[in-house]
This record gives sequence, structure tokens and C-alpha cells, in this order.
Amino acid sequence: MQIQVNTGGNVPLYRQITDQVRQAIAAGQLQVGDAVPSVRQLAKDIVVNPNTVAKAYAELVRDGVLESQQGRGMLVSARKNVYTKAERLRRLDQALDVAISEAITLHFEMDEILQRMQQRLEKVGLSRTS
Amino acid sequence: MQIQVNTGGNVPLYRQITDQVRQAIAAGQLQVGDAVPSVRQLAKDIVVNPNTVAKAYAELVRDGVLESQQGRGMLVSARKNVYTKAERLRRLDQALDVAISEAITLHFEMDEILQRMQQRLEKVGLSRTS
Amino acid sequence: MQIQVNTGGNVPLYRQITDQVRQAIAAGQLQVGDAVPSVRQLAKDIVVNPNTVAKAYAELVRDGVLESQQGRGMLVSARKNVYTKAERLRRLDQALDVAISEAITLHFEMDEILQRMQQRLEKVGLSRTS
Amino acid sequence: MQIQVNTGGNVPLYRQITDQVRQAIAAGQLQVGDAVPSVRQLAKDIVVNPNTVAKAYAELVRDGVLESQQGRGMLVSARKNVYTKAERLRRLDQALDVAISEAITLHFEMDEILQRMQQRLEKVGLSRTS
DNA sequence: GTGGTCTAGACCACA
DNA sequence: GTGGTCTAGACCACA
Repeated sequence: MQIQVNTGGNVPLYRQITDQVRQAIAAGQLQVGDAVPSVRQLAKDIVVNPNTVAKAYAELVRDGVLESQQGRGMLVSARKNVYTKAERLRRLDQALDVAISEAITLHFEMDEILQRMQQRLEKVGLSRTS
Repeated sequence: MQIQVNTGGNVPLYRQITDQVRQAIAAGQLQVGDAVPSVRQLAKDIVVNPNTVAKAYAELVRDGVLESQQGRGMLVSARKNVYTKAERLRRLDQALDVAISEAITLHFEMDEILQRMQQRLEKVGLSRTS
Repeated sequence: MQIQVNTGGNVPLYRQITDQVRQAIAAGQLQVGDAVPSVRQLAKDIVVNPNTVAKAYAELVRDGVLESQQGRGMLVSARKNVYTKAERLRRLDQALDVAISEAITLHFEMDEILQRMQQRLEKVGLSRTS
Repeated sequence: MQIQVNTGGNVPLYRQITDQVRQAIAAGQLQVGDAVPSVRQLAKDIVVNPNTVAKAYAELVRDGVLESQQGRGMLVSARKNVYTKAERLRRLDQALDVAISEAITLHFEMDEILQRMQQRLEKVGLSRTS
């Protein structure tokens, strides 16, 4: 698994880590039962404060994405969605609406927004049939 | 114009206000030259501190969405496309990436995200060929 | 970078701060990537409320002059020319008109104003062919 | 004397009035001893609240530009500069520096700024040898 | 430690 | 009445 963070943008470091782990799982690069790097190792690799990696892993554990195995580090757990379908949609809509508001102010049109959205999704590595 | 805010979520109050004003303009509920509620009036209506409304309005003024008439309130401005093409894209991408990050966390797939995005765009009143 | 504010005049404190940061950048005293003093530190140094410094910095971020690195402070951004040509001219004209209005009140004549303007531009370190 | 005000911009109405009276005097359209329109008359002509005109005239009286003659309205007084030369320059410099800061942020160069300044001065009717 | 958000309350300029 | 600025102080997310 390749993780790289970018201090330039506005996305928190811990969030970049959680997102990339989730993406790697969604893309099949990480399978259930695979180990992820230790907090210290990853922190050294991507040049980030270990507290930040620890926070990211803690969130992934809380969401049931990873689980800690005594003495053997962190493993990819069986994926489960903690939210109900309706709750997931509600949260998705809320996130989309914020982006739409920004797009409206910037005078983008519907087709442009959808096209750009698809480009960003592809860039981030979400496959069409993941 | 109906504005309502939600203290529970993680979207800042001032951001909810700017978003809703922007959407009301995009949907045609607010036209160029229309007045928006006064800072104090809106603050009372939605039970928020006047400073928070003032902050939201100030941002809309900076972005050319509203303009302030000294001593007489705020109205919807005719200014458009204040930002360069590159800056508009940079801001759009940033907004989309935040939404995508949330969608990833929620385990949505690309097709679902795009489809939902289109639905939300239509809901907000953006026509396909606006 | 030396910042000093003056409570006596009619220029808002936050405006004095943004102006001086901008001038320091224009004069080369602050380079792209340099850190600016933290909100709390600068507030203490110039004896101003931290909120006022935060407001000044927020404006500079919106204009692409500074960028915020979450949890680690603010630095001088590389972003440039965020606004369209028309918007840049609109803002320049507005700023010039305010100065002209003041000059008229003070009974200055055109040649004096232009000559003085050139002197101030040179003082601030703007070269003729920058 | 032709006075017209513009509610669109950011310049206060009362300031637009004082500036235009001062300009008319500087341009010789109003001579020492000439009468200016009454507060009520001017308020009706330019469609502005009489309080606003009264405030403008009060400032002009305070600065020695106009004087009130019992029963005969307001006259143009003998022009005098209430500030010392050094004080006038200090205030001019302060006004110019604010405009320069804005110009710097907008990435204008010295020649552009000076050229634009001259255009705005001409537009406002300040002659070269007033 | 860093910045970001929000409230409460004051004072000011302007119409 | 209107918006704009500033202070004081709290709480939060992030590194």
C-alpha cells in the first residue's frame, strides 16, 4: 500500500491517511486480514507526527475498518457499514450540497460540475465498478 | 427566502447561511437587486448571534454575491465571475474533493456518487443547460 | 517582519495588518513559503485582540496571499492573480478613488498627488519594471 | 453646480456631496461668496435624505469651506487649509498607502498604478493646473 | 502549540 | 433603523 500525504491542501493529514486506507481496501489492494504498517513505521515513511497516524488508525478502528491484533499490529477487518442506508445517504447529500453551493457561486453549470466530479473521482482512484 | 440552520452537524453556521443564500439566488428565489434580511433580523429569526450572520454576509460581499448599501442594508449584487478560470476550477475541485472524501468514508461507489450528485443538482434548480 | 498598528486613525486595525503583510511581501521581506507570526503571538506583540489578527489573516487567506497549514500556522502562499482582469481593475479603481477623495478634501492638486504617489510606490520597494 | 450621487458604490453619500462641492470650488465653478443650494433643495434634487445633506454641509462649514449667512443660506467661504503642510502630507500619504497595498495584492506594477491613478484623477475632473 | 468558530456585548458611521 | 469593527472569552479540531 502506497500512502502519501500533502501538507499543501486543506485536507487534514489524518483524514488523508484514513481516506487512502479506505481506498486501498475498496480497490482490493488491501484484503481482509492483511496487515497495515505500524504507527511508527508509517509515520516515518510519510514524515508525519506519529500522533497523527495514531489518530487516523483510531478512527479506522472505531469505524470497523481495521482491528488491532494483540502483538501483531493492525489488520484489515471485515468491512462493515456502520451507518444505515438512509443515514449514509443523508450524510452524502449533505456533503454534496456543500460542494454544489460552491459550484453555484462560481457560476458553473450542471454538466461542467458532473464532468469535473467524474474526473476527480477517477483521479482519486475510485473505479466505476469498485 | 427561508433560511434554517442546524447546530448539530459539523458544517459551521456561517457556512450554512452563505450556502443557503447562494442556493436561493441560483434557484431564482432571490433576484439581482433584491434585499436580504438585515443582520439583526436574520440573527433573531434563526436564533444565531448577529456576528455570525455578519460574518456570512461579509463573505458573500467579498465574493461579489451581495453588496452593502451603507446604512440601508444588503442586496443581491449583479457582479459575476470575480475569479479567474483557473481559480474557479481550483475552488471547485477543492469543494468536490471534500465531498468525495466524505463519500469514500461512507463506502459509496463512483456511479452512486455521480447519480446522487445529479439528483441534488436538479433539486437545487440548476437546469442542464443553464 | 515588523508590524505596528495605530489605534488613533480611522483605518481599521485588521486593515492595517493586512496592508503591512502585503507590503512586506511586495518588498521581498516575506518570501513564498515563509511563516508569518502566529495569531496569538502577533496579537500579543501589537497589543490587539487575537480575533482581530485572525480576521486579518482570514482575509489574506481568502485572497490567496497566505495559506493555513492545519495546526501548524500560516505561511506565504504562491497563489497569484486570483481575480479576473476586470475585477482587479474594479478593485484598483475603488482603492484609488478613496485616496483621491481624501486628496481632494486636503486640497491637493493633480500633479502633487501623482508625484507623491510615485514616491510612496518607490518607498514600498515596487520597482518601475517589476 | 451639478451634483449627482451614486448609491451603488462604497462611497458614503455625504462624502460624495462634500467632495463634489470641493471639486466645484477647485475648478472655479463656485467662487467665494457664491451661494450653494439649500439643504432641502439639494436633498430634493439628488433624492437623498435631508439629514445626509445637512451632515455634508456641516462638515464643509467645520472645514471652513462654506459659511452660513443668517437668512441667506450657505455661501462659499474664503478657502483655507485647516491643516499644516506636514499634516496634509501625512494624511495624503496614509491614504495613498492604503491604495498601494491593494494594488500590490492585485499584482499591478508601478507604471500601471500611476497611469490608472491619472485616469481616475482626470475622470473626477481635477485639472492639471487647478 | 496552531487556527477556526461562536457568543455576548460595546461602540461607531451612515441614512 | 442599517452594517462594520473590536474586545473578551469559550470551545473545538488538528499536529
